[in-house]
Amino acid sequence: MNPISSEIASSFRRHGLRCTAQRYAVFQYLLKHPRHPTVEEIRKAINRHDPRASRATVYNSLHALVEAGLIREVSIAGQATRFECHIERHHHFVCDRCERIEDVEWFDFEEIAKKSGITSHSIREVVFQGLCANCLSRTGR
Amino acid sequence: MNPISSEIASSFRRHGLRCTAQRYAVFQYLLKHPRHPTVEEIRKAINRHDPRASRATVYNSLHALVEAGLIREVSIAGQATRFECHIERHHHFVCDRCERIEDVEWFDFEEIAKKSGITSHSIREVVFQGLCANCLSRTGR
DNA sequence: TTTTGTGCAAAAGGTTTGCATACGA
DNA sequence: TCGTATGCAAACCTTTTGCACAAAA
Repeated sequence: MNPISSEIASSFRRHGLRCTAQRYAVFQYLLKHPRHPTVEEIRKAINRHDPRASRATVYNSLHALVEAGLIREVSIAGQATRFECHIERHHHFVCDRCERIEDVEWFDFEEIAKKSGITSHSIREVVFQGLCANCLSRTGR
Repeated sequence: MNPISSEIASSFRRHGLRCTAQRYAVFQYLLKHPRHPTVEEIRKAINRHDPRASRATVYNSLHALVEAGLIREVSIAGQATRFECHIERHHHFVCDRCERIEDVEWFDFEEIAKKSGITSHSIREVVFQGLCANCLSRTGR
């Protein structure tokens, strides 16, 4: 395992999280792999090195990090839950075909939404579903 | 069971679907309950009367009806899959707290989306996530 | 030393699958 | 009759839970 960054360790503590090797490995993995990995992807990856982490621990770690606001959960319908360390507000796009997930720059829907029957909601995130440019060009439609 | 509507029966046939009692019951239920029921809700409801349907059959029926374009699947992250017979294009809103799902009138995002880093996607649906008016007023935030 | 996290295995949903039987056309 | 749908039970996947043990502070 890499040496523990004291920055990360103290960031953990600042958020009331003990700095365990497993938790640290999970977070490190997310820092290095910003492509919305699933829980299994994370678990397999970190278990190629020390320390190893059980499934339950990976779930625990992820939830603790989400609670602390250090990472974000990306729940996509029909897919296993994914996680990212990109915590600024943003939206997501999911391709119906290849299931690729893309980050979409934040923009405010309130005004648009109001015109369309959503009244006074506080919108946390919007998920676009459709075909990505790749799949679109590959199929014509 | 209610008498079989020959309209529905012939609509099934027009779409290449045999008109089985179970399939019919599933479809009828969706017609009468437009509030995005889950598979279990549908199954329990139709099994209060004749004909009864097994879990597998309810899934089969729903998938066949979706294939045929007679109903729509509503996949919401973190929830069991739901179905509706409202097949015109529309969006959905999901409340983070009470999990209520609301239909949102269709509107075209392409223009808005382009400005925000989505390029040339064909958008099928947009899911808004946030707090519904109810939960918003109940909590202040 | 105290508290919190970890590992394991089992359980809990939701959904799919395989196969023998029943039923619609 | 032929081909497709149904029912059942088992399998599968993701996620949660309970509990004894280990590690952080």
